[in-house]
Amino acid sequence: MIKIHISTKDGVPIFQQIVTQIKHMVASGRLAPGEIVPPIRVLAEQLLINPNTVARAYKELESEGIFISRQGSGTRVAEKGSTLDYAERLQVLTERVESLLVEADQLDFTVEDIIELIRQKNKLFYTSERGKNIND
Amino acid sequence: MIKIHISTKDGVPIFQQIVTQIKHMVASGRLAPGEIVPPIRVLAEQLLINPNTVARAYKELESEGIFISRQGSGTRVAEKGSTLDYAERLQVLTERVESLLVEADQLDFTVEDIIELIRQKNKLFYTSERGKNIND
DNA sequence: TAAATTGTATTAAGACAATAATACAATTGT
DNA sequence: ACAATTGTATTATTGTCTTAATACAATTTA
Repeated sequence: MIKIHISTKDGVPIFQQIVTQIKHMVASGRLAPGEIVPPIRVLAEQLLINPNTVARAYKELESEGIFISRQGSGTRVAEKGSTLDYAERLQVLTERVESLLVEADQLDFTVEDIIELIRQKNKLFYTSERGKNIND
Repeated sequence: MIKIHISTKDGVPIFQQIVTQIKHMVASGRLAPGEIVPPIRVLAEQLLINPNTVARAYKELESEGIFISRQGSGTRVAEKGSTLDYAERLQVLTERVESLLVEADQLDFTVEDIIELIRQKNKLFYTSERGKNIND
């Protein structure tokens, strides 16, 4: 069962949260190419949201080449998978890093504080949590 | 000059982004109690957004007791503004870092990639701090 | 005192998100 | 063949966010 966490607190549109989290699962291999994903109505029921909202997310994912949908048959992860090239992936990461730097500065932490924290977390990440579900 | 980073990509309402980042600056002491903050119209011009949007953020912050606004006089950080202690600030930063690590992993970047990127951005960050405003 | 500054308030419009209720099309399973 | 499943599409409604354009009130400044 696909685990998607919907947050209604941060103002991010629900369909966008679904798209982003599905992308991550595909990128990390948690959703393999060819693998079938839950029907729109099923996922909607699971997430307690309207089927139209899930449909919108699936439609977006298909338009990006990540999903392949067929009426009656269902929706699967495309064989080609995520089509992000290096520059695009770097762009995403860069934006995340910029946001982190601003926020850390606002919280009065230095860059070295951040880096130390990253190394700490990374140690834990690789020694105990690698391969497990870390989306919570 | 207050540094606020507005993202128009992730769907988070602009007024909410302002509220969150101001809160962090107050929590860390980067915005001190009694300190005056930019007039609504000035911040709006700086962020290239509508004054009403800034007004909404300020209104929200005042309703939470973080700001104190007076017509004609301006808006200041409340004397007994909510301040997070070190553990709480670290907790916020830790969550951000964890999110970044997960996302970077999904995007197939290593920790060293992240750190290198941080050092790059940090260099730009401080050089632009001295000179003029380089807003992405 | 008069002008400028600053916060407050209102109304309107457009765009978007989400829900709701259907209907239809293609495929699958019996 | 038939029913169930599944994706697709449409229309309507409600609510929120943002911009826009004003107007007004309180304070500061010249």
